[in-house]
Amino acid sequence: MIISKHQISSTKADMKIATYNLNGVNARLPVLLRWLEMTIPDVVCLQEMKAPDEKFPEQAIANAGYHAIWHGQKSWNGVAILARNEKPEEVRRELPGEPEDDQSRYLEAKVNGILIGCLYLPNGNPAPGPKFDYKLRWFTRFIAHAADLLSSDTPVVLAGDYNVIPTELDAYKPERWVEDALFRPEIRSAFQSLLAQGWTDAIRNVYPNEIIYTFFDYFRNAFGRNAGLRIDHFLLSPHLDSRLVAAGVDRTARGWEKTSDHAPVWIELADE
DNA sequence: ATGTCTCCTACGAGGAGA
Repeated sequence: MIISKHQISSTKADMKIATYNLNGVNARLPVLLRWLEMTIPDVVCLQEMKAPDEKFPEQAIANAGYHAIWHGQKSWNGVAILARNEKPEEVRRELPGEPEDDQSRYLEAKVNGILIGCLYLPNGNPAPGPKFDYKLRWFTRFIAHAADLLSSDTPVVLAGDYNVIPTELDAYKPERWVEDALFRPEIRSAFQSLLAQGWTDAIRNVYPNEIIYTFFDYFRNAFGRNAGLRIDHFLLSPHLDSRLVAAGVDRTARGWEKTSDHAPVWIELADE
C-alpha cells in the first residue's frame, strides 16, 4: 500500500529509507538481495543479523549496489546501515551510558545530510525478570540519547525494531499482549515519553487510523491471518516532518519462501 | 501451553532466543 500524504508524486530526488529485521543475514541473503533489487531503497537499516562481523556478506551487498557499515555479534543481535550512493559516515556504534553492555543493538551514521540511528531494542521477555530490566535500562539510555540528538539541530531518523507495540491499534489481539514485554504499561509509556520529546511516529502519521502490522510470527499461519504487530518504527525529528511524503510496509517480502518474521518498512522523504 | 525458525555446539539433537 502506498499513500502519498501530500498528493505529490515521488521524484528522483526523494529519499527512500527502509528498516528490516532480517532474523539472520546469511540465512536471509537471497531474500535480502531480491528485496533490494525489487524496491531499491536509498538507505537500509538492518537488525538481527545474527552473525559476527567477519561473516557479514559485504561482497554480495556491494554487488547489489550498496555501501555498508555493520556492527555484528556471534549468534545474536547485530545491526547494519546500507546506502546506495555513498558510504554511510559512521558516528557511533553503541548507545552511551552502559559501557559493560556488549550487545550489538545500535549503529548511527550520516547519509546525505541526515543522521540515521539504526536500533534493535531488546525484546525483554519474559517479564518481569532480568531481560525486562535490561530492556528498561536500554530504553532509558535510548531516550536520553534521543534528547541529545534533538538538541543537536540535525535532521534525524531513528529506525528499527523497537519491540514496542505503541497502542491497542497495533496488535491483532491486544488483550493477549498486556503482560508481554512488548506491550506492558512501562514500555508503552516509555515510547510515549519519546514521542513527547518531539519525535514523529512516521508510519502512524501517514496512516492515522489504519491497522498496519510489521511483524507476523511463524506460528499458526499468522501472516495468512493478518495476525500481526506493529513493532518496527521510524521516528523523525521535527526538521523532517514536512518532508515525509509516503510510507509503507513491503508485505510481499513477508510472503516469500524462507523469509523473516518481520516485513520491511519504509518511508520516503522529499528533497529539501 | 502451543506453534516455527535461526544459530550454536560438534556430528545429532537439543538449548536459547525470539
